[in-house]
Amino acid sequence: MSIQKTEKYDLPKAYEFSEIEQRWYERWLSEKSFRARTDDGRPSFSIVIPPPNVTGVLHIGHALNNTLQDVLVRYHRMKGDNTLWVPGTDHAGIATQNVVERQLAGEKLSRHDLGREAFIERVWAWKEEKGGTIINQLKRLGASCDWDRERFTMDEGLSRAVREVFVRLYKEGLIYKGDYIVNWCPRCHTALADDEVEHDPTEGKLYHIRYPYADGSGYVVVATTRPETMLGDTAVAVHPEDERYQHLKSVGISLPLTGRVVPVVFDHHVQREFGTGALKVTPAHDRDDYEIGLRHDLPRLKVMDDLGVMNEAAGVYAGLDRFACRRIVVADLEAQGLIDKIEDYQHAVGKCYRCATVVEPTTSKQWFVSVKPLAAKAVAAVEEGRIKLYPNTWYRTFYAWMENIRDWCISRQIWWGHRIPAWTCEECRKLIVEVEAPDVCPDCGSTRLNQESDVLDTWFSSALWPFSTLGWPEQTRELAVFYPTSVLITSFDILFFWVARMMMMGLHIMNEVPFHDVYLHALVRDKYGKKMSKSTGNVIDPLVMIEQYGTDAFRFTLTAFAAQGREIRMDEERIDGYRRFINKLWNAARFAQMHLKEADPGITELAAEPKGLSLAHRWILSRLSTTIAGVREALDNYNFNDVASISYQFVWHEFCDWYLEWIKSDLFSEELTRRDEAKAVLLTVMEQVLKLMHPVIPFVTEEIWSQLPGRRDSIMRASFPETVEQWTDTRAETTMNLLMDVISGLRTIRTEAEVHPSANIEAMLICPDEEQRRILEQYADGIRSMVRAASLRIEASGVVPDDAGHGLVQGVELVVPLKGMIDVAGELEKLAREQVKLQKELERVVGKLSNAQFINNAPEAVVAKERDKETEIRTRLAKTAESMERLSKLR
RNA sequence: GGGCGAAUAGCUCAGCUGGGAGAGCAUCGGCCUUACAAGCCGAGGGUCACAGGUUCGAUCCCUGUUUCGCCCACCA
Repeated sequence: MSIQKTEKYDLPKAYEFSEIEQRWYERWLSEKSFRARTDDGRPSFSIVIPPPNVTGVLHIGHALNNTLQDVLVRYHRMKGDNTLWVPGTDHAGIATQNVVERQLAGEKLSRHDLGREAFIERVWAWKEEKGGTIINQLKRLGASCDWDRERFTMDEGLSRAVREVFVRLYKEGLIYKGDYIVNWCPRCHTALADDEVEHDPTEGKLYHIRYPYADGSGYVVVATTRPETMLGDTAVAVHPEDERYQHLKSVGISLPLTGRVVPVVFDHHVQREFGTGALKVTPAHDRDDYEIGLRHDLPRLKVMDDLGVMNEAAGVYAGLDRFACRRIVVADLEAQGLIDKIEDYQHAVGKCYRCATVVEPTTSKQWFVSVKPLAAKAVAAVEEGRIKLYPNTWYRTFYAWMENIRDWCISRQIWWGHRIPAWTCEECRKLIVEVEAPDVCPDCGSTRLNQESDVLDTWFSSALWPFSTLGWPEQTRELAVFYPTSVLITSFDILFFWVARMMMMGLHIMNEVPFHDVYLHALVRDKYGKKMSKSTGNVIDPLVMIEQYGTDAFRFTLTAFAAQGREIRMDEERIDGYRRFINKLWNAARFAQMHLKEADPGITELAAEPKGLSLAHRWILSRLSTTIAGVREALDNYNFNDVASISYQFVWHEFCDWYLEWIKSDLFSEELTRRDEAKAVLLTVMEQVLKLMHPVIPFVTEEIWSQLPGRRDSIMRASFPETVEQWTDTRAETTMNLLMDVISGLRTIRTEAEVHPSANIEAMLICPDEEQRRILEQYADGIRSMVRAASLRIEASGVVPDDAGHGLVQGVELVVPLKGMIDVAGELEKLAREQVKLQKELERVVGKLSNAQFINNAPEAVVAKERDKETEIRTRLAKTAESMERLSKLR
């Protein structure tokens, strides 16, 4: 490869992405190209970003999520819609608090050393300093968010929205404070929602303990995995129809270690088959026991405090950590001979999704949202099609989940977050719930008011995101233009955490859906289908990929992988493959640029009405039109992978492989009109392709676009391609298909006979069909140059010489005389295989055609197709036999 | 236990409402042919998991089985 060649062109030989990406992104920013438009009369298109945690760093899931959003946003912006993409971050209560607490721990401090206010200041300081990481990383990805509208869930405006909603729901009776059993994380000091608890299968023990009857007449064996909770037992439960225990009706149980006497209750919840069929009941420390306790009016005895340490109610065990207590309780029971047996036991243990500490179910006062009435509105909106889910496999899951929904515990015992806007009057105990802090108690006038110390679940503010980011509760122009948003793009794992709650809040507060469509994309896994995790070491870091392969290649890969499935197996090799594609496009542009440099951009008008143009031009324009239609349809239906594959196929295998090769002779021609026509169509196709692909690969398309002839504004402001009716030309496509088949067929003959690629051949085409013959004659020069043929004879009939390479496409016989170059044995073998295949196929077709049922029931067109097939197979069989006969003579 | 999803070429995956199996990568052969060797031209490779059923016709619809994955609930 020579350096001299390169000098002829203005573009470097290989696409160098890093400088180009940086340069263009800065320019887009400085030109405010991402700014939302609110022109009257245009359709609007809006997306709110799923706000990443402010503590977050860009992982591959974000990369996928935001690439898909950017693809849609850029598409709609080019279509001329009023397009808005709102960026922002989530304050991520526990996660952020943990980060800062870790920082403090490094200074040997806890948050309690600082106190609440100082700690929160410290978190804000951290946010100002480090919180922007993921935003900058999104910029590397090319995200075209309207950055001037960046929001944070703890911003003043959004916090106001949170309080407004809280107060409204409270006053409507949809928020209440209640005693409830919650999942308590003793490390994070907070209650966790059910879906914040992860259940890992864990090896544990199942302890079978003897509970003596109060009258000393015997004992019943109960089984538990958490023996320390027995200190809080307030009953033993058995199934009402369990014959084994009918006699217990009048017997009390003397609880070991404490000597308390507890009753036996009869409850259908108890599984007779499990263990002994007797269940110890600890209403204060077990979800199911809590329910049993309610049904039988049992006392709730809390034996642990918020740190997981046994409290005074645990008597002599007070002050022990729950796990230490477990060991000692077991030892004590053993000493008294009350352990029946201890088994190894695998069970699911609930763990905190943030810190993996074993969760302790416990009772406490918490705030709740009554979600049933809200859920009903969401379900109705989905049922009525006001919100559509893509892929549609999610409907069932959605409905099932919404039916079983339980009240939402929204209070969290941490400091970082929206503090609950409720105050208790120290004098008269009145609970005051207001948007702004009250000065005095409205009932007694006392100024001794204490605000709730709990903050709200982070998802509470996220649920308001689609309207809080647009300025609610103010009635802003943004709300008027952009709410409801067009589509929400997110990962399916937060369908219920977040998506469903946005539906509820949007419908209830705004009286309108928050978005029309929900596109749920897959989870990205490694190439073996494993979850990516730091500990497994299989993480693919988007920023590393961007540096290695370029943002465009990376984005194209994510788009290509985004089929409507549930998982994506990311393989780095694919990224490299698409990097080559970007390079291919780049080189096609170099080639175009070499010819178009001096061209007047106005020449594209020649392509507007292609009737008079030569075949290849009409063909590529027709294919382009189909491609545009395909890409638009795919984009409109969120079939992102189709967007990628349709454009890939067109650019590489039609535009580059065939069109560019075919028009070289035109571009180098002495005839001015031939040259101009070629330039006109070449430029047209280049422009359309760049615009078509810009949403997916913004950088390379902008760079090439800027190099094309003429003074050019950013491609971002160019209009998205539309199909052009005049371009559709099925005749040109059929004709071109014939030529391509003939050319490929002749090339195959060359290759199989091992003719050197630079050697010329003589070729003959036997073509009985007059129309086809006319076409072949017309384009004989093109065929000759594409297959390196010194001569090309086209005949209506003829005899195939014995020592000729032979092929058959679309009824045309391809003949290449090859003296002594044919691998006779090899060819014969191949033909024999072919023959077997054809015969099998023929049998099938004939069988079908002789079936009266088929003839009568199948559509006309299908039957006709089968008939054609039969004729074709018979011809091919005959030609195969002829070829075999010919070759046999050469042996 | 309940629900959902997947099973198609060596690998990663497409295949819309049933009518002759596709792509990319990998493999094999040949080429520095004037945009691209990060390339070009060719080739091989699949009982569409298995068993039934519906149908003139099933990769596609139905039933069951197997394997894998996920979600929900957790029998203490």
